[in-house]
Amino acid sequence: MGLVKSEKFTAQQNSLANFAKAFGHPARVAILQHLFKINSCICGDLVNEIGLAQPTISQHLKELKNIGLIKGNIEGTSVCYCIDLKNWNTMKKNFGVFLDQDLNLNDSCC
Amino acid sequence: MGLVKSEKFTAQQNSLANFAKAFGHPARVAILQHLFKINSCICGDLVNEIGLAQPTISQHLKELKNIGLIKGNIEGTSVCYCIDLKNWNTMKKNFGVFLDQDLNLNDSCC
DNA sequence: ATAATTAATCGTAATATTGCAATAAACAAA
DNA sequence: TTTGTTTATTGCAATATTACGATTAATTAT
Repeated sequence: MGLVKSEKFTAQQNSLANFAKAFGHPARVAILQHLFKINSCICGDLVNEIGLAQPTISQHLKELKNIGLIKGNIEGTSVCYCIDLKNWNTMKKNFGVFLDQDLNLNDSCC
Repeated sequence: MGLVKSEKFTAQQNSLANFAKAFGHPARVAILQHLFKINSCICGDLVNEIGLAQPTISQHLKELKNIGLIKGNIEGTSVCYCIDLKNWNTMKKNFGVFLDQDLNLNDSCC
Protein backbone atom coordinates (compact mmCIF):
# COMPACT_ATOMS: atom_id res chain seq x y z
CA MET A 1 0.00 0.00 0.00
CA GLY A 2 2.57 2.50 -1.07
CA LEU A 3 4.95 1.40 1.63
CA VAL A 4 7.90 -0.93 1.11
CA LYS A 5 8.02 -4.09 3.23
CA SER A 6 11.69 -3.65 4.12
CA GLU A 7 11.56 -6.35 6.77
CA LYS A 8 11.39 -8.99 4.07
CA PHE A 9 14.83 -8.07 2.79
CA THR A 10 18.42 -8.01 3.98
CA ALA A 11 20.13 -4.85 5.18
CA GLN A 12 22.30 -4.93 2.06
CA GLN A 13 19.34 -5.19 -0.25
CA ASN A 14 17.60 -2.31 1.49
CA SER A 15 20.73 -0.21 1.51
CA LEU A 16 21.40 -0.76 -2.17
CA ALA A 17 17.78 0.03 -3.01
CA ASN A 18 17.97 3.26 -1.01
CA PHE A 19 21.07 4.47 -2.81
CA ALA A 20 19.50 3.48 -6.11
CA LYS A 21 16.44 5.47 -5.16
CA ALA A 22 18.64 8.50 -4.64
CA PHE A 23 19.89 8.08 -8.22
CA GLY A 24 16.34 7.45 -9.39
CA HIS A 25 15.60 11.05 -10.30
CA PRO A 26 17.39 12.87 -13.12
CA ALA A 27 17.64 16.05 -11.08
CA ARG A 28 19.67 14.25 -8.44
CA VAL A 29 21.83 12.66 -11.12
CA ALA A 30 22.40 16.12 -12.58
CA ILE A 31 23.20 17.61 -9.19
CA LEU A 32 25.82 14.97 -8.47
CA GLN A 33 27.34 15.31 -11.94
CA HIS A 34 27.56 19.06 -11.54
CA LEU A 35 29.17 18.79 -8.13
CA PHE A 36 31.77 16.42 -9.60
CA LYS A 37 32.34 18.64 -12.62
CA ILE A 38 32.75 21.87 -10.70
CA ASN A 39 35.11 19.99 -8.44
CA SER A 40 34.58 22.58 -5.77
CA CYS A 41 31.35 23.57 -4.16
CA ILE A 42 28.15 25.03 -5.41
CA CYS A 43 25.03 26.48 -3.88
CA GLY A 44 22.10 28.13 -5.61
CA ASP A 45 23.81 27.92 -8.97
CA LEU A 46 22.17 24.51 -9.20
CA VAL A 47 18.83 26.23 -9.51
CA ASN A 48 20.03 28.11 -12.59
CA GLU A 49 21.94 25.13 -13.92
CA ILE A 50 19.03 22.71 -13.70
CA GLY A 51 15.99 24.90 -14.12
CA LEU A 52 13.73 23.64 -11.39
CA ALA A 53 12.39 25.91 -8.69
CA GLN A 54 14.54 26.68 -5.68
CA PRO A 55 12.43 24.72 -3.17
CA THR A 56 12.53 21.72 -5.49
CA ILE A 57 16.32 21.76 -5.76
CA SER A 58 16.57 22.30 -2.03
CA GLN A 59 14.43 19.23 -1.47
CA HIS A 60 16.59 17.07 -3.76
CA LEU A 61 19.71 18.34 -2.00
CA LYS A 62 18.18 17.36 1.30
CA GLU A 63 17.62 13.79 0.11
CA LEU A 64 21.18 13.51 -1.16
CA LYS A 65 22.41 14.88 2.15
CA ASN A 66 20.20 12.53 4.17
CA ILE A 67 21.59 9.48 2.46
CA GLY A 68 25.09 10.85 2.95
CA LEU A 69 26.24 11.36 -0.62
CA ILE A 70 26.80 15.10 -0.23
CA LYS A 71 27.52 17.52 2.56
CA GLY A 72 26.82 21.22 2.85
CA ASN A 73 28.79 23.93 4.57
CA ILE A 74 27.27 27.27 5.40
CA GLU A 75 29.29 30.15 3.99
CA GLY A 76 27.74 33.39 4.95
CA THR A 77 24.31 33.54 3.45
CA SER A 78 24.88 30.75 0.97
CA VAL A 79 25.52 27.02 1.37
CA CYS A 80 28.40 25.22 -0.25
CA TYR A 81 27.65 21.65 -1.22
CA CYS A 82 30.08 18.95 -2.17
CA ILE A 83 30.38 15.21 -2.61
CA ASP A 84 31.03 13.18 0.52
CA LEU A 85 33.79 11.08 -0.98
CA LYS A 86 33.99 8.63 1.91
CA ASN A 87 30.36 7.63 1.63
CA TRP A 88 30.49 7.79 -2.14
CA ASN A 89 33.24 5.19 -2.18
CA THR A 90 31.42 2.89 0.22
CA MET A 91 28.31 3.11 -1.92
CA LYS A 92 30.38 2.59 -5.04
CA LYS A 93 31.91 -0.59 -3.70
CA ASN A 94 28.53 -2.07 -2.77
CA PHE A 95 27.05 -1.09 -6.10
CA GLY A 96 30.03 -2.61 -7.83
CA VAL A 97 29.44 -5.99 -6.21
CA PHE A 98 25.84 -5.86 -7.33
CA LEU A 99 26.70 -4.84 -10.89
CA ASP A 100 29.44 -7.46 -11.19
CA GLN A 101 27.11 -10.34 -10.47
CA ASP A 102 27.13 -11.24 -14.15
CA LEU A 103 30.73 -12.37 -13.82
CA ASN A 104 29.54 -15.53 -12.04
CA LEU A 105 27.02 -16.28 -14.73
CA ASN A 106 28.18 -18.77 -17.34
CA ASP A 107 25.39 -18.28 -19.78
CA SER A 108 21.98 -16.82 -20.22
CA CYS A 109 19.07 -19.21 -20.28
CA CYS A 110 15.55 -19.83 -21.61
CA MET B 1 2.63 17.30 -9.12
CA GLY B 2 4.30 13.94 -8.66
CA LEU B 3 5.58 13.92 -12.21
CA VAL B 4 9.21 14.21 -13.22
CA LYS B 5 10.16 17.03 -15.59
CA SER B 6 12.27 14.80 -17.83
CA GLU B 7 12.55 17.43 -20.54
CA LYS B 8 14.94 19.38 -18.35
CA PHE B 9 17.52 16.62 -18.48
CA THR B 10 19.65 14.79 -21.00
CA ALA B 11 18.74 11.37 -22.38
CA GLN B 12 21.65 9.88 -20.46
CA GLN B 13 20.54 11.41 -17.19
CA ASN B 14 17.00 10.16 -17.70
CA SER B 15 18.19 6.71 -18.72
CA LEU B 16 20.44 6.35 -15.73
CA ALA B 17 17.68 7.53 -13.40
CA ASN B 18 15.29 4.99 -14.89
CA PHE B 19 17.66 2.09 -14.36
CA ALA B 20 18.36 3.35 -10.86
CA LYS B 21 14.64 3.45 -10.23
CA ALA B 22 14.43 -0.21 -11.22
CA PHE B 23 17.03 -0.96 -8.53
CA GLY B 24 15.21 1.33 -6.13
CA HIS B 25 13.10 -1.38 -4.57
CA PRO B 26 14.59 -4.21 -2.48
CA ALA B 27 12.24 -6.76 -4.04
CA ARG B 28 13.64 -6.02 -7.48
CA VAL B 29 17.19 -6.17 -6.13
CA ALA B 30 16.34 -9.56 -4.58
CA ILE B 31 14.76 -10.83 -7.80
CA LEU B 32 17.82 -9.92 -9.84
CA GLN B 33 20.17 -11.45 -7.28
CA HIS B 34 18.15 -14.64 -7.25
CA LEU B 35 18.14 -14.87 -11.03
CA PHE B 36 21.91 -14.46 -11.05
CA LYS B 37 22.37 -16.98 -8.26
CA ILE B 38 20.18 -19.70 -9.75
CA ASN B 39 22.07 -19.13 -12.99
CA SER B 40 19.23 -20.70 -14.90
CA CYS B 41 15.66 -19.58 -14.94
CA ILE B 42 13.00 -19.29 -12.32
CA CYS B 43 9.33 -18.62 -12.27
CA GLY B 44 6.91 -18.58 -9.35
CA ASP B 45 9.62 -19.71 -6.97
CA LEU B 46 10.31 -16.03 -6.51
CA VAL B 47 7.04 -15.70 -4.66
CA ASN B 48 8.18 -18.31 -2.12
CA GLU B 49 11.72 -17.00 -2.06
CA ILE B 50 10.77 -13.39 -1.40
CA GLY B 51 7.53 -13.63 0.49
CA LEU B 52 5.41 -11.03 -1.21
CA ALA B 53 2.08 -11.86 -2.82
CA GLN B 54 2.06 -13.30 -6.32
CA PRO B 55 0.54 -10.22 -7.99
CA THR B 56 3.15 -8.05 -6.32
CA ILE B 57 6.05 -10.16 -7.60
CA SER B 58 4.43 -10.27 -11.01
CA GLN B 59 4.30 -6.51 -11.05
CA HIS B 60 7.97 -6.16 -10.11
CA LEU B 61 8.89 -8.67 -12.81
CA LYS B 62 6.95 -6.62 -15.31
CA GLU B 63 8.90 -3.49 -14.44
CA LEU B 64 12.22 -5.30 -14.78
CA LYS B 65 11.07 -6.70 -18.10
CA ASN B 66 9.87 -3.31 -19.33
CA ILE B 67 13.22 -1.71 -18.73
CA GLY B 68 14.89 -4.68 -20.41
CA LEU B 69 16.92 -6.16 -17.57
CA ILE B 70 15.16 -9.52 -17.69
CA LYS B 71 13.28 -11.58 -20.23
CA GLY B 72 10.67 -14.28 -19.76
CA ASN B 73 10.00 -17.39 -21.80
CA ILE B 74 6.74 -19.24 -21.54
CA GLU B 75 7.24 -22.92 -20.73
CA GLY B 76 3.90 -24.61 -20.61
CA THR B 77 1.92 -23.06 -17.82
CA SER B 78 4.87 -21.40 -16.13
CA VAL B 79 7.20 -18.60 -17.20
CA CYS B 80 10.95 -18.85 -17.11
CA TYR B 81 12.69 -15.59 -16.32
CA CYS B 82 16.32 -14.75 -16.79
CA ILE B 83 18.71 -11.84 -16.97
CA ASP B 84 19.03 -10.10 -20.32
CA LEU B 85 22.81 -10.01 -20.34
CA LYS B 86 23.11 -7.74 -23.35
CA ASN B 87 21.07 -4.99 -21.75
CA TRP B 88 22.60 -5.64 -18.36
CA ASN B 89 26.04 -4.95 -19.75
CA THR B 90 24.95 -1.76 -21.48
CA MET B 91 23.39 -0.55 -18.26
CA LYS B 92 26.47 -1.59 -16.33
CA LYS B 93 28.77 0.39 -18.56
CA ASN B 94 26.70 3.55 -18.23
CA PHE B 95 26.42 3.13 -14.49
CA GLY B 96 30.14 2.57 -14.31
CA VAL B 97 30.86 5.90 -15.97
CA PHE B 98 28.58 7.59 -13.48
CA LEU B 99 30.10 5.84 -10.48
CA ASP B 100 33.64 6.50 -11.62
CA GLN B 101 33.19 10.26 -11.70
CA ASP B 102 35.16 10.54 -8.49
CA LEU B 103 38.32 9.60 -10.38
CA ASN B 104 38.38 13.09 -11.92
CA LEU B 105 37.97 14.73 -8.56
CA ASN B 106 41.21 15.94 -7.02
CA ASP B 107 39.90 16.71 -3.63
CA SER B 108 36.76 17.21 -1.66
CA CYS B 109 35.89 20.74 -0.71
CA CYS B 110 34.16 22.95 1.86
C1' DA C 1 17.76 49.76 11.49
C1' DT C 2 16.40 48.54 6.83
C1' DA C 3 16.81 46.26 2.66
C1' DA C 4 18.58 42.59 -0.11
C1' DT C 5 20.18 37.86 -0.76
C1' DT C 6 20.19 33.04 -0.05
C1' DA C 7 18.44 28.73 1.38
C1' DA C 8 15.20 25.94 4.24
C1' DT C 9 10.60 24.87 5.49
C1' DC C 10 5.52 24.65 5.20
C1' DG C 11 1.49 23.62 2.87
C1' DT C 12 -0.71 21.74 -0.86
C1' DA C 13 -1.93 19.69 -5.43
C1' DA C 14 -0.95 16.26 -8.76
C1' DT C 15 0.88 12.03 -9.83
C1' DA C 16 3.41 7.62 -8.88
C1' DT C 17 4.34 3.54 -6.30
C1' DT C 18 3.42 -0.39 -3.48
C1' DG C 19 0.70 -4.21 -2.15
C1' DC C 20 -2.90 -7.39 -2.43
C1' DA C 21 -7.66 -9.63 -3.08
C1' DA C 22 -10.26 -11.06 -6.75
C1' DT C 23 -10.43 -12.48 -11.18
C1' DA C 24 -9.08 -13.87 -15.74
C1' DA C 25 -6.28 -16.38 -19.06
C1' DA C 26 -3.55 -20.15 -20.58
C1' DC C 27 -2.22 -24.49 -20.30
C1' DA C 28 -1.74 -29.45 -18.33
C1' DA C 29 -3.66 -33.49 -16.23
C1' DA C 30 -7.49 -36.34 -14.94
C1' DT D 1 -14.77 -31.76 -20.27
C1' DT D 2 -13.52 -30.76 -15.77
C1' DT D 3 -9.98 -29.77 -12.50
C1' DG D 4 -5.80 -28.01 -11.01
C1' DT D 5 -1.64 -25.04 -11.72
C1' DT D 6 0.65 -20.97 -12.91
C1' DT D 7 0.96 -16.23 -14.17
C1' DA D 8 -1.10 -11.76 -15.68
C1' DT D 9 -4.47 -8.25 -15.06
C1' DT D 10 -7.89 -5.37 -12.77
C1' DG D 11 -9.36 -2.53 -9.19
C1' DC D 12 -8.53 -0.32 -5.19
C1' DA D 13 -6.54 1.60 -0.76
C1' DA D 14 -2.58 3.46 1.49
C1' DT D 15 1.51 5.80 1.18
C1' DA D 16 5.35 8.21 -1.28
C1' DT D 17 7.20 11.44 -4.51
C1' DT D 18 7.52 15.55 -7.20
C1' DA D 19 6.95 20.34 -7.79
C1' DC D 20 6.24 24.92 -6.43
C1' DG D 21 4.15 29.29 -4.22
C1' DA D 22 4.43 31.47 0.02
C1' DT D 23 6.82 32.16 3.95
C1' DT D 24 10.52 32.06 7.30
C1' DA D 25 15.27 32.31 8.99
C1' DA D 26 19.83 33.75 8.66
C1' DT D 27 23.18 36.60 7.07
C1' DT D 28 25.15 40.58 4.49
C1' DA D 29 25.07 45.24 2.62
C1' DT D 30 23.49 49.95 2.82
